[in-house]
Parts: sequence; C-alpha cells; structure tokens
Amino acid sequence: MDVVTIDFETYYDKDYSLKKMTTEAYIRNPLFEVIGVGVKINDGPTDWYSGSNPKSFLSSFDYSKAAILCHNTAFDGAILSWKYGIKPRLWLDTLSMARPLHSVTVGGSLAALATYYNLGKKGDEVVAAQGKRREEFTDEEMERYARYCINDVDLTYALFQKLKNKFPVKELVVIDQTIRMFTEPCIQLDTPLLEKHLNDISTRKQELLASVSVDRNSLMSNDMFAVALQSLGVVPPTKISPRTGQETWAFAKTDKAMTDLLNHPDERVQALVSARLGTKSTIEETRTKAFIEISQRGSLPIMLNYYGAHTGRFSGGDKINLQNLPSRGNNKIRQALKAPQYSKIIACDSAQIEARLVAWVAGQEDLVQAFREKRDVYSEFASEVYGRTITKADKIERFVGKTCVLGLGYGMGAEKFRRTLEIGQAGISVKIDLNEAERIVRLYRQKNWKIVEFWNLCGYALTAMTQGGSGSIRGILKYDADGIVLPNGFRIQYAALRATSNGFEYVSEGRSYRNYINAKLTGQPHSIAWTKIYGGKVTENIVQALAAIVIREQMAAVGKKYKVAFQVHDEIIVVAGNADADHAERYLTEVMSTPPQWAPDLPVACESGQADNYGDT
DNA sequence: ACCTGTACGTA
DNA sequence: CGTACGTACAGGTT
Repeated sequence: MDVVTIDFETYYDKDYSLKKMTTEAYIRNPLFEVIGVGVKINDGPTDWYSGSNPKSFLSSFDYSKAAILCHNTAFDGAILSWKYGIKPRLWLDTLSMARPLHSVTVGGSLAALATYYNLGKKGDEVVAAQGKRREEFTDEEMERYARYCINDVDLTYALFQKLKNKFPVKELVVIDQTIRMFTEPCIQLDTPLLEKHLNDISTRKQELLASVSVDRNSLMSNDMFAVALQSLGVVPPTKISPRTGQETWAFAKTDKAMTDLLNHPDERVQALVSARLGTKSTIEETRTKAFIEISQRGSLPIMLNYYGAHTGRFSGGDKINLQNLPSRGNNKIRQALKAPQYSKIIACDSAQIEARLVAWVAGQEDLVQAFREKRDVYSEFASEVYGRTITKADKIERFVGKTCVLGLGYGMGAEKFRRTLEIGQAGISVKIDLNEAERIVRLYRQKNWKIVEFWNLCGYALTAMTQGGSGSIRGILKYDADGIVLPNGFRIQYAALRATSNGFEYVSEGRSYRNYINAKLTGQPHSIAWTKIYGGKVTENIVQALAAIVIREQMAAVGKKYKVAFQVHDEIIVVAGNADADHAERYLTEVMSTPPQWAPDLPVACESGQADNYGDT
C-alpha cells in the first residue's frame, strides 16, 4: 500500500490558535486558512504547495487504495476530510503509535521522537507566522516555511519506518478507526434538546440559590462555605487529605459528615448543604454548553486518545470527554447524541468483562465456570455472605455481592469496603460495621484464593523487574525489566520502577519522568511525584489492559462491516442505516460474545440495544 | 498564564 | 493498599 505523508501549515494568531481552542473549533472556524501543505509519496521527495487551491493540488492523487500518514492525524486528517473530502483506505498516525511503545518516557511531540530515534532535528519555525495570512508571506518567508514543513514530513515518514516494525497490524486498524471517529463524524447533535436542557439546569440552580441566604460564591468557595455553616451554628466537618496529609474541609458529596447535614434538625442547614451539593457539580451545564456550540458548527467529531491510559485504555480528548457523560442521574446529554437521518445508534457493552478477566487470568476456575454457565455471580457471592440464597430480587444483598466481586478482587481492605458500601450506588447504600466488613473481606479472600495468589505473583514480578530479572505470571504474561508483556505484544510499563522501604513506586507522568532523568544525568536534586504500585494494583492494571485488548480486537472486527462511532471502555457504539440496524446489532453482539484468540476459554457476554439516540440505547 | 489540590463525571 | 481517566473550579504563584 502506498503511504502518503502529509503535514499542513495553517493560519493562527494570538487568540485563534490550537492553544486556546479545540481542534474541532479551530478547523471549523471562519479564520481557518491553509498556508501550505507538504506531501511525500512513499520515500519520494517531499512536495510543497502553498497556492490558493490546495484541494486541486491534493486531489491529483487517488487515496482510495493508499494510507495517509501524519503526526497527530486527527488534525491533518480532519482538514483533508472536512475541507477536501479526502478519505484514504487507511489513516496512520505516529503520535498514536508512540504512546504504547514509549509510555511516558519520550513524549508525544515529533521533536522529542525524532531526537530519540536519531532521525534529525525538527526545525524551529523561523518564520514569524503568527497573525500572517498566506498572501502576506514574502517569497523568502514562504520558502523558509516550506523547508520547515518538508523537514517535518520527512521526519514523520522516517519515524513511521522506525515504529512500524514494533507495531501489530491489528492495532494499526484500531488507530485508523480512532482517527475516523474524528475525521468522519456521524453523530448528530439535537440543538433544541440541548438548549432546553441548559435552560432547565440553569433554572434548577437558580431555585437552589434562591432557597438560601448566601450567594453562589459562598457555596463554591470552601472557606466561604465553612463561614456560612458556622453562621448557622454548625461546626464545618474536616478530614485528613489522603494526598497531602493535611487537614482539609470534608465538603464532598462522598463525605459522610457532609451528607449527614442533609438531615440536620435546622432546615436552613439542610437547604444550605443541599444548595452547595447541587451547585458544586457544573459538569452538566458546561458540557451542555460545549455541545450546543459544536452543534452550531455541525456534527460531532469524536476525539479519543488511542492509548490514553498506561493500561491501554482510550481516554477522552479535545475538551469533550465522551467517556464520562453523565448517565446515572440524567440522560439528557446522551439523548442529544443522535443517529444521522434514516440511521440507528447501536450500543453493546461487554458484561462484567473485568470480573471475568480477573477470574480467568488468576485461574480462579470455579468463578470462571460460574460465568461460563451464565450464573449470577453477584447473587452467588452474596449468598455466601448472608448464609442464605440471594437472588436478583434481593436488591440490597445483591448490591453487596456485586461490590465484593468488583472491588475486593484488587485488594480492597475492610474499611474502604465498608465506606464503598455506605457511599452506595444507584440509590442503594448499605451500612455495616467494621467487624462485618472484615468478615466479608476474609470470606472473599478465602473463597477466591487464586486471585489472592495472583496479587502475590504480581508482587514477585515487581521485585524481579526492579532487579532486572524476567519471568512469567502463571505462564500467561511474561515480564522483564521493561514491563509486563500483553497478548498483543505491548507492555504495561512502569517507568523508573524502584523498591521502597515498604513497597514499590514508579513515575506515571511524562514531564515528571523527564525531569527525573535530567536530574539523574546532571546530578541535580529532584522532587517529583512517585506513584505507588503493589501486587493488587498490578492485578488491576493487567485486567484493565486485557479488557482494553479484548475491546480493541472487537472494534477492529466490527469495523470491517460497520461504522464504529466511538467506544467507552467496555462498550462499542455503532451507527448503521435503518435497514441494516438489526443485522448490525446481531453482528455486534456476535463479535462481542466471541472470546479472543489468546483466551479461547474466557467466557464473554454482552448486552445490546438500538435507538435513534445514544441515551435510549 | 500556569500550577496544585479537590471534587466529580464515566468505565 | 480497588484502578484508569479528563475537566472545572478555587486559590495560589510566577
């Protein structure tokens, strides 16, 4: 397949810039202008075009059988697709490729990657391009800009040559799908619904504010809210910050002392606390506003980071994080995401994928078997806890069982377990004392002793990894000093992993890692944030990484026949025409009911639905 | 303009 | 020793 490497240079100024706005808003803005574009076909010489009709220049090549390669292809690809209607057979992206291979150690910029691979130096943009329209460049300036752009194209192509040999083809297909979510948007936004929703939220918030005697600032500011509580004779609750160890206000909706105040005998206190909790979350409002703005420009391009988490999960991008849309309380924003005309949105989510994977990877065979027989494992564990048969009808008891299966598999302790039950979910909250919590945790660990053993195996792996050793966890996952090898060949990497007096720690954030390395090279002292790591957490990381692989393989399979609109960790969302919708749903569920090749004995299951909008699936 | 801590939404 | 994210906001520093 021909590889065409492309890089756009576009107009920007102080305010109209990618630093200040989203990629979607930037490209759709009336100020958008292509200054020039560099194009390289395979390893041929890079061509530069800076005329008034990039479309005709670009369209001289047939991309329908070619791959287009860029660094940050969401940007250049969106220009190609939205402005010129160019949609290649395959999108390639060196930014996406760098993430799984280098974790946080190199950084995603073309400059850093080019230096790392000794490909040459990325040029400084010598032209004073800010605020300058294409026609305002002198010939000499434009020539310098061309050299800069051509160098970037050549570096991107050279970088791809380095990365491609380490990269599974299946994963390239997933990168292509991820780019297409942005470059070929299909979700439509329901502007009237969003506007009504925004109006409703604003009204509700105003009513809340009107019910108390203080203003919005007094609710939003911790210190001012404390004063407001004191003025009603309440001692503001405090707690010790887990992060800093310092005393801080306990004003979160998960702080029991705070929610207790909702039942305070003084109704003014109830109203004040209720107003604070209702005002503090702004996510509905800000998100709705953002969607309204996008809806005025067009359909919804979806930006996901292909390998956002170090476990391989996707993460959200371009300011709209589609992976944390409210769903429990209010479904309105999801309902505003509509299928195109004469089409349906089909959503399918993998059932208890992480619980199944932890049982499978640890060899907890009785639990795997229970999933295989489609038994209700939450009710079954609850039956053990309560010493009597629990069914789906026993909502509270089953909730306890569910919390055990989902939480206790990664080493959660009794106190946190007790609190998790108390905080509750979906209107169910369960109060137990610490002794009872300890009994349940012990029971879980006795019954699922293979999972406990797996934590220990992961702990041994950490020890070996810090000592430069290698080995395997249950013959399933090899590891060495560079990390734990996953079934797709990628690694879970723990940068700068080291043993401490009571465990292990690593550097999880890129800038910290590079500060740490620089400090080591120069002998300078450094103070960076270390992230703790231990057997139970490695177990969770492995399970999350395996689940991410399962869903990416499923995405690639589904994508052969249908348009994958986006994904949310264990859920795949497809758009298909009305006539195809039932077929698509059947195919989607079939794919998501098929175990991966590397775990043919893993029982997987899924649940699906279709509707005109995402919220009703 | 940027940084840190906290909170809160999802999985 | 549940974990993985991204964003908004407050309150501080540069």
